[in-house]
Amino acid sequence: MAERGEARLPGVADGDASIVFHVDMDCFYAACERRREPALDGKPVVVGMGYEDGETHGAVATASYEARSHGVESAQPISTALERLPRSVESADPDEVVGHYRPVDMDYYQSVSEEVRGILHDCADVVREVSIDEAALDVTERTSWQRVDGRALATGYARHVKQRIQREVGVVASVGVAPNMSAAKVAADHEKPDGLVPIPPGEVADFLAPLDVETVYGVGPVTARELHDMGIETAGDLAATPLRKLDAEFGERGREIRRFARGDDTRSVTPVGRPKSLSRESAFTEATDGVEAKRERVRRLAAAVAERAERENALYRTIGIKVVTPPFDVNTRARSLPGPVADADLVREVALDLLGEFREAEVRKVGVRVSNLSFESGEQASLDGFEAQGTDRGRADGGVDRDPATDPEATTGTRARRDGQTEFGDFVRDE
DNA sequence: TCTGGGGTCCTAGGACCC
DNA sequence: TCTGGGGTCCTAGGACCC
Repeated sequence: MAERGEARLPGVADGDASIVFHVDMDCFYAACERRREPALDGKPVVVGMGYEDGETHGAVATASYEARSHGVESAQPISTALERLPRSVESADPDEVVGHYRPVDMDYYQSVSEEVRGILHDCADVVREVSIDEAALDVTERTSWQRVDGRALATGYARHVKQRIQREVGVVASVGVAPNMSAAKVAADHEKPDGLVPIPPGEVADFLAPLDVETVYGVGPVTARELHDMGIETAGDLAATPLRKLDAEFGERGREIRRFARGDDTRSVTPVGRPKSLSRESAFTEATDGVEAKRERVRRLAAAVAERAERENALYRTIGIKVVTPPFDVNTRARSLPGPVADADLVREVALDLLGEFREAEVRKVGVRVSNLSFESGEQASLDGFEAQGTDRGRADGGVDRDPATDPEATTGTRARRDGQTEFGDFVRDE
């Protein structure tokens, strides 16, 4: 370690700038399918769900570049994909270009991801796993911005990481190298697939300047449109926009995207912690107002969420639902409990109760979510111990056994119990 | 883009507390 | 009772990311 410190040559230009790699696996799901089925190499591969056995809805999760050249895109309805790229088995003409459609197999992709993860942790001191196919690495202590023959050592180190992933796991990654996370992310996206793009410190703003403003991390479709309306087209435009102008429109977020556009991002690479919420959602084939259809779907999702929470050893204190009504209005409702629980029946009953408000509504999609999570390493015994502290009976009565359709008092009851719990019961009367 | 599923963070208002 | 000010928790919605 001491050697590394010396190797970084304090005093050399840029020597104190951080070095962040953003590693982004190319078409990851498709790459995984190819890994276990090499015959798919070079062919159009589409990974998605919903195209099998009578299912008509669903979306493309990942399309290989060959498939993309036929107009297949991720998040596209599977029906559109099938129109543009017929499925291999359905094609009579052997010369016709056909797509190879595979169902999503998350367990397998997860296992491949873990192999990659092993390499990343091997190569970096801090790894932030952004998703199953992306990660940010802080390699400041492992390499240097110093140039040899005009090339930063960090770039060579990134190439090493890339090659290890390809050789040892058999999937291809694009890597961005930059002094901070947001710039490294942009760099990784800049030359996909199989890219390796370094942006040395001091050059970030110039690199970003000509790029479309939506390239800037944190600028989504909504903000991009507003920026365009203000005449801001590129990252350079955004970087040069007076703060006041952005402040009025976007507040603190405006300041942040402006900093990113300037290459100014002081966030440090930190590992992701425990999840903050767990949810499951599901869309109806077409919007429905069927009461039982909605309730049945919510029951299913509630069970799935509760099971997942149990698997992850998570307790939750808040249970909520999401109801999407046409055209695409997202409604959320949630109720907090006096204390953390792990109780599938309670998730179901609270979710159904919250759903009551949307009894009449036309609904295209519903979701169930638990949040306010806590993770107890303790056994069931400690849970029992908690409940023995005096809230269990009241909660069970209010939440589980009542007719869910007629229990508007549940929230009030919860609050009252919380007050009781805090021992301020007589305070209330003090006035 | 007629819109699948799983997340995070931020904001804003209301209730309640001191 | 109309009035101050600070703080927390909760719910709901919005934007963004993968």
